[in-house]
Amino acid sequence: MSCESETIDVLRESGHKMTPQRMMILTSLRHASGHLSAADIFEQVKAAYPYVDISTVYRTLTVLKEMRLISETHMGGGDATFEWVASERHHHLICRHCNGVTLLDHTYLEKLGSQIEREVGFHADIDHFAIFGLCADCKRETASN
Amino acid sequence: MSCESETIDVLRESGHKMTPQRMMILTSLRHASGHLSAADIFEQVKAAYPYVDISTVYRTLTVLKEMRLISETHMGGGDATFEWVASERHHHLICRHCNGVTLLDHTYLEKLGSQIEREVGFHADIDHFAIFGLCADCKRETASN
DNA sequence: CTAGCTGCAAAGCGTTTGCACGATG
DNA sequence: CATCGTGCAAACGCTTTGCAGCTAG
Repeated sequence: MSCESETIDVLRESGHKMTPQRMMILTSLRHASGHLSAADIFEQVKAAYPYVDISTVYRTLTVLKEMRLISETHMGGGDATFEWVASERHHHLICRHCNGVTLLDHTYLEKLGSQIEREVGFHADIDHFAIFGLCADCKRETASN
Repeated sequence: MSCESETIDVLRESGHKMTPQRMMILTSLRHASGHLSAADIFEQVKAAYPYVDISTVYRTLTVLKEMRLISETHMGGGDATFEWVASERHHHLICRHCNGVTLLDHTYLEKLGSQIEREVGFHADIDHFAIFGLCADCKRETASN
């Protein structure tokens, strides 16, 4: 219950108020296994706090994003997904055939990030990436056609 | 005018009909310097063919996407962008501060793609990537604060 | 001729915003 | 008690869809 206290302090110090709704949204993001859409968060929060509004979720997400506590990713399917940044860095391999999501270790992208920074001077936010393609299973299946 | 003939054949052979609207959309994508939104294409086509509808643009883009003649990218700002796949492969570095777009050579990503394929078995569609971060200029500016 | 494409209009979806009330610090 | 956050509802922008008529092959 108090494992968010650090985050709360960060928010308070930057002049933000702490409300039950924000607590719930924070908890939802912290304890999520991975990427959540605004609607996912909304559902989770609503379960414990039925009167929340989806706009509150979006507004809170905007604040957290500005503070870089969470990251936003567009997984192709229209709606954006959000994820706690402090969590283990990893990336998503999304199969365009079966829509399955596999995790990719951060080490793969780490090199790329530093290489781009060194050679192009651009500092890439490689918090996490969504890479589309064909997973091993679907690749096999497609090849056999 | 006939530099699209190859593409037209591809479409025809897959059972699609060729209409003036599609021609215009194709031409727009072929001759574009880079990524275009559906609205961009709509504007361009409308200039020569005032009665086109935005839904026709979307429907044509869907067809072209299915045939993998074009690729779709979500550049963060809500609307999707499309690009001719056969063009020189490259990627976009998008600055989150000044919104500037820099091109990144494909070689940077090539290695990554083959590495993922080799080690994870996932075939990444690295047609082109949108990488967010801070460009050299804005990085300098931010650092001096 | 007939499958497929078009324009139109309307709906759908995720997201944002204006406003008055309520809660926080 | 001033400020900021909230819920509600309505608007928004991009994208999709149903439909009747038209057109390419």
